[in-house]
Amino acid sequence: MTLIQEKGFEALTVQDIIDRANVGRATFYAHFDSKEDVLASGIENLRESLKQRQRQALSAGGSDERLFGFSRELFIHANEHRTVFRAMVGKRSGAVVQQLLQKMLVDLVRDEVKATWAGVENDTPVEAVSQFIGGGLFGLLLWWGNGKMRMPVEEIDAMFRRLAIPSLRAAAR
Amino acid sequence: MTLIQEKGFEALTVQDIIDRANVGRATFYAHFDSKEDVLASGIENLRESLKQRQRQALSAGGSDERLFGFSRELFIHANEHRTVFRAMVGKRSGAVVQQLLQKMLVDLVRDEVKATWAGVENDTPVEAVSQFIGGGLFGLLLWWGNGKMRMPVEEIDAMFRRLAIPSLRAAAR
DNA sequence: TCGTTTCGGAACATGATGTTCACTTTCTGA
DNA sequence: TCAGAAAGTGAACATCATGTTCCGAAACGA
Repeated sequence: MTLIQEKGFEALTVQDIIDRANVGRATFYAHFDSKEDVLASGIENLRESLKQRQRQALSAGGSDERLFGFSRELFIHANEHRTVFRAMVGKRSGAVVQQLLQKMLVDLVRDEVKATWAGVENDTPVEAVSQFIGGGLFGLLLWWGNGKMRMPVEEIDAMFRRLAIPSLRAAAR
Repeated sequence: MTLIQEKGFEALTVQDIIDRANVGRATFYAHFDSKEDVLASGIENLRESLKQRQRQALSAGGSDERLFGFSRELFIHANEHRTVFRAMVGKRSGAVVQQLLQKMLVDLVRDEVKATWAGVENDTPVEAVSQFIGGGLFGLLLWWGNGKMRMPVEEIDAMFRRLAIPSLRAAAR
Protein backbone atom coordinates (compact mmCIF):
# COMPACT_ATOMS: atom_id res chain seq x y z
CA MET A 1 0.00 0.00 0.00
CA THR A 2 2.80 2.38 0.89
CA LEU A 3 4.50 1.63 -2.39
CA ILE A 4 1.31 2.18 -4.35
CA GLN A 5 0.96 5.54 -2.68
CA GLU A 6 4.52 6.38 -3.66
CA LYS A 7 4.63 5.34 -7.30
CA GLY A 8 1.19 4.10 -8.21
CA PHE A 9 0.49 0.50 -9.03
CA GLU A 10 1.33 0.76 -12.71
CA ALA A 11 4.89 1.91 -12.16
CA LEU A 12 5.46 -0.53 -9.35
CA THR A 13 7.91 -3.31 -10.04
CA VAL A 14 8.48 -6.66 -8.42
CA GLN A 15 11.94 -5.44 -7.51
CA ASP A 16 10.44 -2.53 -5.58
CA ILE A 17 8.25 -4.89 -3.66
CA ILE A 18 10.91 -7.38 -2.66
CA ASP A 19 13.33 -4.61 -1.72
CA ARG A 20 10.79 -2.99 0.53
CA ALA A 21 9.70 -6.33 1.96
CA ASN A 22 13.26 -7.55 2.51
CA VAL A 23 12.47 -10.71 0.68
CA GLY A 24 14.27 -12.72 -1.95
CA ARG A 25 13.13 -12.79 -5.51
CA ALA A 26 12.59 -16.53 -5.47
CA THR A 27 10.57 -16.20 -2.29
CA PHE A 28 8.30 -13.69 -3.92
CA TYR A 29 7.60 -15.93 -6.86
CA ALA A 30 7.03 -18.85 -4.52
CA HIS A 31 4.06 -17.00 -3.08
CA PHE A 32 2.73 -14.87 -5.90
CA ASP A 33 2.48 -15.18 -9.65
CA SER A 34 2.86 -11.50 -10.30
CA LYS A 35 2.32 -8.11 -8.76
CA GLU A 36 -1.28 -8.35 -9.93
CA ASP A 37 -1.57 -11.43 -7.77
CA VAL A 38 -0.39 -9.47 -4.75
CA LEU A 39 -2.94 -6.82 -5.53
CA ALA A 40 -5.67 -9.40 -5.82
CA SER A 41 -5.02 -10.71 -2.33
CA GLY A 42 -4.89 -7.15 -1.07
CA ILE A 43 -8.30 -6.53 -2.59
CA GLU A 44 -9.51 -9.73 -0.98
CA ASN A 45 -8.79 -8.20 2.40
CA LEU A 46 -10.70 -5.09 1.47
CA ARG A 47 -13.62 -7.21 0.34
CA GLU A 48 -13.71 -9.01 3.66
CA SER A 49 -13.61 -5.76 5.52
CA LEU A 50 -16.51 -4.40 3.49
CA LYS A 51 -18.49 -7.62 3.80
CA GLN A 52 -18.14 -7.34 7.52
CA ARG A 53 -19.54 -3.84 7.48
CA GLN A 54 -22.29 -4.86 5.12
CA ARG A 55 -23.41 -7.60 7.49
CA GLN A 56 -23.44 -5.16 10.37
CA ALA A 57 -25.53 -2.72 8.38
CA LEU A 58 -27.98 -5.35 7.28
CA SER A 59 -28.55 -6.73 10.75
CA ALA A 60 -28.75 -3.28 12.30
CA GLY A 61 -31.24 -1.80 9.85
CA GLY A 62 -33.52 -4.02 7.86
CA SER A 63 -36.06 -1.38 7.00
CA ASP A 64 -36.54 -0.14 3.50
CA GLU A 65 -34.31 2.79 4.26
CA ARG A 66 -31.39 0.42 4.54
CA LEU A 67 -31.64 -0.69 0.95
CA PHE A 68 -28.04 -0.50 -0.24
CA GLY A 69 -27.10 0.37 3.27
CA PHE A 70 -23.68 -1.01 2.58
CA SER A 71 -22.99 1.92 0.29
CA ARG A 72 -22.69 4.22 3.25
CA GLU A 73 -20.15 1.85 4.76
CA LEU A 74 -18.31 1.87 1.47
CA PHE A 75 -18.03 5.62 1.25
CA ILE A 76 -17.06 5.87 4.90
CA HIS A 77 -14.41 3.25 4.38
CA ALA A 78 -13.07 5.06 1.33
CA ASN A 79 -13.05 8.30 3.25
CA GLU A 80 -11.25 6.85 6.24
CA HIS A 81 -8.52 5.43 4.07
CA ARG A 82 -8.61 8.23 1.58
CA THR A 83 -4.87 8.39 1.04
CA VAL A 84 -4.62 4.76 0.09
CA PHE A 85 -7.92 4.91 -1.72
CA ARG A 86 -6.93 7.81 -3.92
CA ALA A 87 -3.63 6.16 -4.72
CA MET A 88 -5.40 2.99 -5.78
CA VAL A 89 -8.08 4.68 -7.78
CA GLY A 90 -6.05 7.53 -9.22
CA LYS A 91 -4.69 7.87 -12.72
CA ARG A 92 -1.26 6.60 -11.76
CA SER A 93 -2.45 3.26 -10.57
CA GLY A 94 -4.07 2.28 -13.79
CA ALA A 95 -6.91 0.24 -15.01
CA VAL A 96 -6.10 -3.15 -13.51
CA VAL A 97 -6.74 -1.96 -9.99
CA GLN A 98 -9.98 -0.37 -11.04
CA GLN A 99 -11.17 -3.53 -12.75
CA LEU A 100 -10.64 -5.55 -9.61
CA LEU A 101 -12.36 -2.96 -7.48
CA GLN A 102 -15.34 -2.76 -9.78
CA LYS A 103 -15.73 -6.53 -9.76
CA MET A 104 -15.74 -6.44 -5.99
CA LEU A 105 -18.40 -3.75 -5.93
CA VAL A 106 -20.62 -5.60 -8.36
CA ASP A 107 -20.36 -8.65 -6.13
CA LEU A 108 -21.45 -6.63 -3.13
CA VAL A 109 -24.35 -5.15 -5.06
CA ARG A 110 -25.40 -8.54 -6.36
CA ASP A 111 -25.69 -9.93 -2.86
CA GLU A 112 -27.84 -7.02 -1.90
CA VAL A 113 -30.07 -7.28 -4.96
CA LYS A 114 -30.50 -11.00 -4.48
CA ALA A 115 -31.42 -10.51 -0.84
CA THR A 116 -33.99 -7.81 -1.46
CA TRP A 117 -35.47 -9.53 -4.49
CA ALA A 118 -36.01 -12.90 -2.90
CA GLY A 119 -39.26 -14.15 -4.39
CA VAL A 120 -40.05 -10.91 -6.21
CA GLU A 121 -41.17 -11.06 -9.81
CA ASN A 122 -39.00 -9.05 -12.13
CA ASP A 123 -38.49 -8.20 -15.77
CA THR A 124 -34.76 -7.72 -15.49
CA PRO A 125 -32.20 -10.39 -14.59
CA VAL A 126 -30.53 -9.93 -11.23
CA GLU A 127 -27.19 -9.94 -12.97
CA ALA A 128 -28.11 -7.09 -15.29
CA VAL A 129 -29.34 -4.91 -12.45
CA SER A 130 -26.25 -5.71 -10.42
CA GLN A 131 -23.94 -4.84 -13.28
CA PHE A 132 -25.78 -1.61 -13.88
CA ILE A 133 -25.92 -0.46 -10.30
CA GLY A 134 -22.46 -1.76 -9.47
CA GLY A 135 -20.99 -0.06 -12.51
CA GLY A 136 -22.80 3.12 -11.65
CA LEU A 137 -21.62 3.02 -8.06
CA PHE A 138 -18.08 2.54 -9.16
CA GLY A 139 -18.34 5.42 -11.62
CA LEU A 140 -19.60 7.63 -8.83
CA LEU A 141 -16.89 6.47 -6.48
CA LEU A 142 -14.17 7.18 -9.03
CA TRP A 143 -15.52 10.61 -9.74
CA TRP A 144 -15.74 11.43 -6.07
CA GLY A 145 -12.31 10.00 -5.33
CA ASN A 146 -10.53 11.63 -8.23
CA GLY A 147 -12.00 14.99 -7.37
CA LYS A 148 -10.88 16.60 -4.17
CA MET A 149 -13.30 14.43 -2.19
CA ARG A 150 -14.57 17.53 -0.53
CA MET A 151 -18.15 16.37 -0.94
CA PRO A 152 -19.16 14.86 2.40
CA VAL A 153 -19.71 11.15 2.71
CA GLU A 154 -23.37 11.60 3.56
CA GLU A 155 -23.96 13.65 0.46
CA ILE A 156 -22.30 11.35 -2.06
CA ASP A 157 -24.02 8.41 -0.45
CA ALA A 158 -27.42 10.11 -0.63
CA MET A 159 -26.70 10.82 -4.26
CA PHE A 160 -25.96 7.21 -4.98
CA ARG A 161 -29.08 6.05 -3.23
CA ARG A 162 -31.20 8.62 -5.02
CA LEU A 163 -29.88 7.26 -8.31
CA ALA A 164 -29.75 3.55 -7.58
CA ILE A 165 -32.94 2.86 -5.69
CA PRO A 166 -35.29 4.11 -8.41
CA SER A 167 -33.47 1.84 -10.84
CA LEU A 168 -33.94 -1.13 -8.59
CA ARG A 169 -37.59 -0.30 -8.07
CA ALA A 170 -38.20 0.17 -11.76
CA ALA A 171 -36.55 -3.10 -12.65
CA ALA A 172 -38.72 -5.10 -10.26
CA ARG A 173 -42.23 -5.81 -11.39
CA MET B 1 -8.30 -4.59 -34.90
CA THR B 2 -7.41 -7.87 -36.55
CA LEU B 3 -4.48 -8.28 -34.22
CA ILE B 4 -6.58 -7.51 -31.17
CA GLN B 5 -8.99 -10.20 -32.27
CA GLU B 6 -6.11 -12.63 -32.60
CA LYS B 7 -4.19 -12.07 -29.39
CA GLY B 8 -6.10 -9.53 -27.35
CA PHE B 9 -4.74 -6.09 -26.67
CA GLU B 10 -2.79 -7.04 -23.57
CA ALA B 11 -0.62 -9.60 -25.32
CA LEU B 12 -0.12 -7.43 -28.36
CA THR B 13 3.39 -6.14 -28.90
CA VAL B 14 4.73 -3.25 -30.91
CA GLN B 15 6.65 -5.81 -32.92
CA ASP B 16 3.39 -7.53 -33.87
CA ILE B 17 1.95 -4.25 -35.03
CA ILE B 18 4.85 -3.17 -37.20
CA ASP B 19 5.20 -6.62 -38.70
CA ARG B 20 1.55 -6.70 -39.67
CA ALA B 21 1.62 -3.14 -40.89
CA ASN B 22 4.83 -3.58 -42.85
CA VAL B 23 6.32 -0.61 -41.17
CA GLY B 24 9.69 0.11 -39.64
CA ARG B 25 10.14 0.33 -35.94
CA ALA B 26 11.39 3.88 -36.12
CA THR B 27 8.40 4.82 -38.22
CA PHE B 28 6.05 3.47 -35.62
CA TYR B 29 7.61 5.49 -32.86
CA ALA B 30 7.59 8.55 -35.09
CA HIS B 31 3.79 8.40 -35.13
CA PHE B 32 2.82 6.85 -31.82
CA ASP B 33 4.17 6.88 -28.32
CA SER B 34 3.05 3.37 -27.50
CA LYS B 35 0.52 0.75 -28.39
CA GLU B 36 -1.86 2.48 -25.99
CA ASP B 37 -1.52 5.54 -28.15
CA VAL B 38 -2.58 3.55 -31.18
CA LEU B 39 -5.56 2.26 -29.29
CA ALA B 40 -6.52 5.75 -28.22
CA SER B 41 -6.74 6.94 -31.79
CA GLY B 42 -8.69 3.84 -32.69
CA ILE B 43 -11.18 4.64 -29.95
CA GLU B 44 -11.34 8.18 -31.26
CA ASN B 45 -12.72 6.81 -34.52
CA LEU B 46 -15.30 4.78 -32.67
CA ARG B 47 -16.33 7.84 -30.71
CA GLU B 48 -16.86 9.80 -33.92
CA SER B 49 -18.92 7.02 -35.37
CA LEU B 50 -21.13 6.89 -32.29
CA LYS B 51 -21.42 10.66 -32.12
CA GLN B 52 -22.69 10.59 -35.68
CA ARG B 53 -25.34 8.06 -34.80
CA GLN B 54 -26.26 9.96 -31.68
CA ARG B 55 -26.86 13.12 -33.68
CA GLN B 56 -29.05 11.20 -36.12
CA ALA B 57 -31.08 9.72 -33.28
CA LEU B 58 -31.52 13.06 -31.56
CA SER B 59 -32.69 14.85 -34.68
CA ALA B 60 -34.98 12.00 -35.71
CA GLY B 61 -36.69 11.54 -32.38
CA GLY B 62 -36.91 14.36 -29.91
CA SER B 63 -39.82 12.97 -27.97
CA ASP B 64 -39.45 11.72 -24.46
CA GLU B 65 -39.15 8.20 -25.76
CA ARG B 66 -35.85 9.14 -27.30
CA LEU B 67 -34.24 9.86 -23.98
CA PHE B 68 -30.92 8.04 -24.18
CA GLY B 69 -31.87 7.16 -27.74
CA PHE B 70 -28.18 6.85 -28.47
CA SER B 71 -28.03 3.73 -26.36
CA ARG B 72 -29.92 1.82 -29.02
CA GLU B 73 -27.36 2.97 -31.56
CA LEU B 74 -24.64 1.87 -29.22
CA PHE B 75 -25.95 -1.65 -28.79
CA ILE B 76 -26.63 -1.94 -32.50
CA HIS B 77 -23.13 -0.79 -33.23
CA ALA B 78 -21.67 -3.27 -30.77
CA ASN B 79 -23.78 -6.01 -32.26
CA GLU B 80 -22.80 -5.21 -35.84
CA HIS B 81 -19.13 -5.33 -34.97
CA ARG B 82 -19.53 -8.02 -32.40
CA THR B 83 -16.33 -9.84 -33.28
CA VAL B 84 -14.18 -6.79 -32.81
CA PHE B 85 -16.28 -5.65 -29.89
CA ARG B 86 -15.90 -8.86 -27.98
CA ALA B 87 -12.19 -8.92 -28.62
CA MET B 88 -11.85 -5.40 -27.27
CA VAL B 89 -14.04 -5.94 -24.26
CA GLY B 90 -13.08 -9.50 -23.42
CA LYS B 91 -10.83 -10.73 -20.67
CA ARG B 92 -7.84 -11.01 -22.97
CA SER B 93 -7.78 -7.39 -23.91
CA GLY B 94 -7.46 -6.11 -20.43
CA ALA B 95 -8.41 -3.15 -18.42
CA VAL B 96 -6.81 -0.34 -20.41
CA VAL B 97 -9.18 -0.81 -23.31
CA GLN B 98 -12.13 -0.89 -20.98
CA GLN B 99 -11.08 2.28 -19.23
CA LEU B 100 -10.94 4.14 -22.52
CA LEU B 101 -14.28 2.78 -23.61
CA GLN B 102 -15.94 3.69 -20.35
CA LYS B 103 -14.62 7.22 -20.56
CA MET B 104 -16.07 7.48 -24.03
CA LEU B 105 -19.46 6.24 -22.85
CA VAL B 106 -19.56 8.64 -19.93
CA ASP B 107 -18.86 11.47 -22.36
CA LEU B 108 -21.77 10.38 -24.54
CA VAL B 109 -24.06 10.14 -21.55
CA ARG B 110 -22.96 13.53 -20.25
CA ASP B 111 -23.90 15.21 -23.51
CA GLU B 112 -27.29 13.63 -23.34
CA VAL B 113 -27.86 14.55 -19.71
CA LYS B 114 -26.77 18.11 -20.32
CA ALA B 115 -29.10 18.40 -23.29
CA THR B 116 -32.16 17.06 -21.52
CA TRP B 117 -31.48 18.97 -18.34
CA ALA B 118 -31.06 22.38 -19.90
CA GLY B 119 -32.67 24.76 -17.44
CA VAL B 120 -34.02 22.03 -15.19
CA GLU B 121 -33.55 22.34 -11.46
CA ASN B 122 -31.78 19.38 -9.94
CA ASP B 123 -30.36 18.09 -6.70
CA THR B 124 -27.62 16.07 -8.27
CA PRO B 125 -24.68 17.42 -10.30
CA VAL B 126 -24.76 16.57 -13.98
CA GLU B 127 -21.37 14.98 -13.61
CA ALA B 128 -22.49 12.61 -10.88
CA VAL B 129 -25.50 11.45 -12.86
CA SER B 130 -23.38 11.00 -15.95
CA GLN B 131 -20.81 8.97 -14.10
CA PHE B 132 -23.48 6.82 -12.56
CA ILE B 133 -25.44 6.16 -15.72
CA GLY B 134 -22.35 5.91 -17.89
CA GLY B 135 -20.75 3.48 -15.48
CA GLY B 136 -23.94 1.48 -15.32
CA LEU B 137 -24.27 1.39 -19.08
CA PHE B 138 -20.74 0.17 -19.40
CA GLY B 139 -21.29 -2.50 -16.81
CA LEU B 140 -24.32 -3.69 -18.69
CA LEU B 141 -22.47 -3.61 -21.99
CA LEU B 142 -19.61 -5.66 -20.58
CA TRP B 143 -21.94 -8.20 -19.12
CA TRP B 144 -23.84 -8.50 -22.36
CA GLY B 145 -20.68 -8.66 -24.44
CA ASN B 146 -18.86 -11.16 -22.30
CA GLY B 147 -21.82 -13.45 -22.27
CA LYS B 148 -22.79 -15.06 -25.51
CA MET B 149 -24.58 -11.90 -26.60
CA ARG B 150 -27.59 -13.99 -27.36
CA MET B 151 -29.86 -11.43 -25.76
CA PRO B 152 -31.29 -9.35 -28.61
CA VAL B 153 -30.25 -5.75 -29.01
CA GLU B 154 -33.77 -4.50 -28.39
CA GLU B 155 -33.98 -6.35 -25.13
CA ILE B 156 -30.70 -5.24 -23.62
CA ASP B 157 -31.44 -1.72 -24.72
CA ALA B 158 -34.89 -1.79 -23.14
CA MET B 159 -33.25 -3.06 -20.00
CA PHE B 160 -30.80 -0.22 -19.92
CA ARG B 161 -33.51 2.35 -20.48
CA ARG B 162 -35.69 0.79 -17.81
CA LEU B 163 -32.80 1.15 -15.38
CA ALA B 164 -31.34 4.48 -16.42
CA ILE B 165 -34.38 6.65 -17.06
CA PRO B 166 -35.82 6.29 -13.55
CA SER B 167 -32.43 7.33 -12.19
CA LEU B 168 -32.37 10.38 -14.35
CA ARG B 169 -35.93 11.29 -13.41
CA ALA B 170 -35.26 10.78 -9.73
CA ALA B 171 -32.16 12.94 -9.81
CA ALA B 172 -33.96 15.88 -11.40
CA ARG B 173 -36.12 17.91 -9.13
C1' DT C 1 19.34 -32.29 17.50
C1' DC C 2 18.59 -33.67 12.96
C1' DG C 3 15.95 -33.80 8.99
C1' DT C 4 12.70 -31.03 6.43
C1' DT C 5 10.95 -27.00 4.80
C1' DT C 6 11.35 -22.34 3.61
C1' DC C 7 14.14 -18.26 2.48
C1' DG C 8 17.79 -15.41 0.25
C1' DG C 9 19.96 -13.71 -3.43
C1' DA C 10 22.94 -14.11 -7.29
C1' DA C 11 22.93 -15.53 -11.91
C1' DC C 12 20.68 -16.23 -16.01
C1' DA C 13 17.61 -16.53 -20.17
C1' DT C 14 14.11 -14.16 -22.38
C1' DG C 15 11.70 -10.71 -24.36
C1' DA C 16 9.74 -5.96 -24.78
C1' DT C 17 10.75 -1.14 -25.06
C1' DG C 18 12.32 3.02 -27.09
C1' DT C 19 16.35 5.35 -29.47
C1' DT C 20 19.82 6.04 -32.92
C1' DC C 21 21.79 5.92 -37.35
C1' DA C 22 22.93 5.26 -42.05
C1' DC C 23 20.42 4.44 -45.92
C1' DT C 24 16.42 4.38 -49.30
C1' DT C 25 12.10 5.75 -50.99
C1' DT C 26 8.61 9.04 -51.83
C1' DC C 27 6.90 13.54 -52.29
C1' DT C 28 6.84 18.27 -54.07
C1' DG C 29 7.30 22.34 -56.53
C1' DA C 30 10.17 25.22 -59.50
C1' DT D 1 12.13 16.62 -64.98
C1' DC D 2 14.89 16.79 -61.22
C1' DA D 3 16.96 18.30 -56.89
C1' DG D 4 16.12 19.07 -52.22
C1' DA D 5 13.07 17.92 -48.40
C1' DA D 6 10.49 14.82 -45.89
C1' DA D 7 9.32 10.44 -44.48
C1' DG D 8 10.17 5.56 -44.07
C1' DT D 9 13.28 1.36 -43.21
C1' DG D 10 15.45 -1.92 -40.42
C1' DA D 11 19.53 -3.26 -37.98
C1' DA D 12 21.79 -2.44 -33.82
C1' DC D 13 21.80 -1.08 -29.27
C1' DA D 14 21.04 0.10 -24.36
C1' DT D 15 17.88 -0.62 -20.84
C1' DC D 16 14.84 -2.81 -18.03
C1' DA D 17 11.36 -6.05 -16.14
C1' DT D 18 10.15 -10.74 -15.84
C1' DG D 19 10.32 -15.35 -14.25
C1' DT D 20 13.37 -19.50 -13.33
C1' DT D 21 17.12 -22.00 -11.29
C1' DC D 22 20.32 -23.19 -7.96
C1' DC D 23 22.86 -23.53 -3.78
C1' DG D 24 23.94 -22.17 0.74
C1' DA D 25 21.73 -20.28 5.07
C1' DA D 26 18.17 -20.00 8.31
C1' DA D 27 14.08 -21.48 10.64
C1' DC D 28 11.11 -24.95 12.07
C1' DG D 29 9.35 -29.10 14.35
C1' DA D 30 9.08 -33.47 16.31
